Amino acid sequence: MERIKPRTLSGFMELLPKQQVQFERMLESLRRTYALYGFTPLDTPLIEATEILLAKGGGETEKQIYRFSKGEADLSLRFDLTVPLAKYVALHAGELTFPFRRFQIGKVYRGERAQRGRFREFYQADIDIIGDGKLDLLNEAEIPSIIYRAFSELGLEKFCIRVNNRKILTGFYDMLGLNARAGEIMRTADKLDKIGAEKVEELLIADGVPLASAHEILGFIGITGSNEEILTALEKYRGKNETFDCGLDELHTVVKYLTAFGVAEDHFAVDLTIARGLDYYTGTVYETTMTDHPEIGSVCSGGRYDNLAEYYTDRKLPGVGISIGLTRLFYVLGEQGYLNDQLVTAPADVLILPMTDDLSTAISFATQLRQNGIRSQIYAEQKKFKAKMTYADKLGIPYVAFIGEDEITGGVVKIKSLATGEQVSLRPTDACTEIKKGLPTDGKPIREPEKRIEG
RNA sequence: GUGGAUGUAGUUCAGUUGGUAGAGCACCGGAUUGUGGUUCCGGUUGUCGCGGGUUCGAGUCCCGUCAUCCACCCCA
Repeated sequence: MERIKPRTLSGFMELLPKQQVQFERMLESLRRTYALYGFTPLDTPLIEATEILLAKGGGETEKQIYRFSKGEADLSLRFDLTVPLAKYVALHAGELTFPFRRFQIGKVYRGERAQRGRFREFYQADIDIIGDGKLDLLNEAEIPSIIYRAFSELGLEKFCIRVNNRKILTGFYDMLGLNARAGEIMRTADKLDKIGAEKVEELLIADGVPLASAHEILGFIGITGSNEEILTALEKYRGKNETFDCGLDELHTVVKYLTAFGVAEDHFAVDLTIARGLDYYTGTVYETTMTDHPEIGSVCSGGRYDNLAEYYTDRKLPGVGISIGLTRLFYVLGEQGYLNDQLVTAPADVLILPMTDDLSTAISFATQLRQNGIRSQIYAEQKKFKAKMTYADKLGIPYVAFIGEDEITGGVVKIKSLATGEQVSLRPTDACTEIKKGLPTDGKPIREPEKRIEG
């Protein structure tokens, strides 16, 4: 028979059991954190009608979306979780209670070239708060504080949530009379860290920005320092543009509230260069990077939008949200060696090895263990003893229970701890108690504790 | 979409100016049929990505093709 060579498509992540367990732990941690802030879970279809997903039309989305037809239907895989949310909210606006706080964790698809830290299928973990007509500025500070909490709960320390305000940028470019080209200029300005000030200036001038304006722009994006220092420096532009002034006030407030929410000063930074990929945002914008791996790019970004569902409804639904690129984050953590196999718990706590043909006693014991919340499995395969022990050893199962003729006759089970090699004969009930005592408690961090950096 | 690299065992890779394939790890068996990790002994891994060309002879050189990786674009 001609065999087909098994393969996994480029840009699609497929994990082995140990890593998958770590990934699942991340998902659980995020769900817990999100729920803690009053967000309700949401799931939407992976496939939507193309007209829904491309409502906004044009650009990168159209080039990268996975699109196909089934009969007459023109269908596409979702590109992000925000557009499906917009559709959902527009469709169910009458039945939802606002402000609507939802979280959603799911896979999204982008048909672009895969590379380091960039996938074609990846998980996003989104939270959004949608208001009906209005939405208070407080939410713009709360969202990044949730990210701070979520990352901290994951055991991460070396990250920075960078904050900016779109109104400051548009206001500023308006002052220079460059608002028509603001998007393009912002993308160039965003490369400051990567290519340096001189290159940015060259690019701006090559794009036809007047020399004087280019200088102004470099002076503006070159504003650095502590959050207070940046805010103070921005004050000198006040009074020239209404939008700018509004954005500056908002940024002041967001920074103030972020501190009140308990976000450590060194984990968020006002950064006037961030703007890319955020074209539908209208106010506060966020972008989170891993301090040790800035080249991988953003692992979490989002911001404030004034009208989420404008393509689907007349109802004005402002919102603020953020999306964690979970797959990328997991990839970065793996590269940094933060995912320690030692911390992965085995799929079971006890492996039961029946030594007799009749498995009844083993089955009863397994049931008893499970009723006591002890994860167990029976290994009944006709294999050599060595192979059975090796199985437990490879999976990291901490206890093996032997049930042979002697044990059945004596009404006991023989429990062996693989870590110490000790073994004792106990009555099944006592065995449950002893095993429970020896098991580690839940809630281990994803990261090795000793690798934590003092914050 | 643009540019640059790389495809050899399950995996990571070696393979000399061209002479019909090798190592570590993994896997399987044994030392050890009711006791794993360590050790020792033995064993199997293959369309050398695919197609064509040059040559007496190609894993090696040439052309094409596909795939993967890296960078750009863009993005989580």
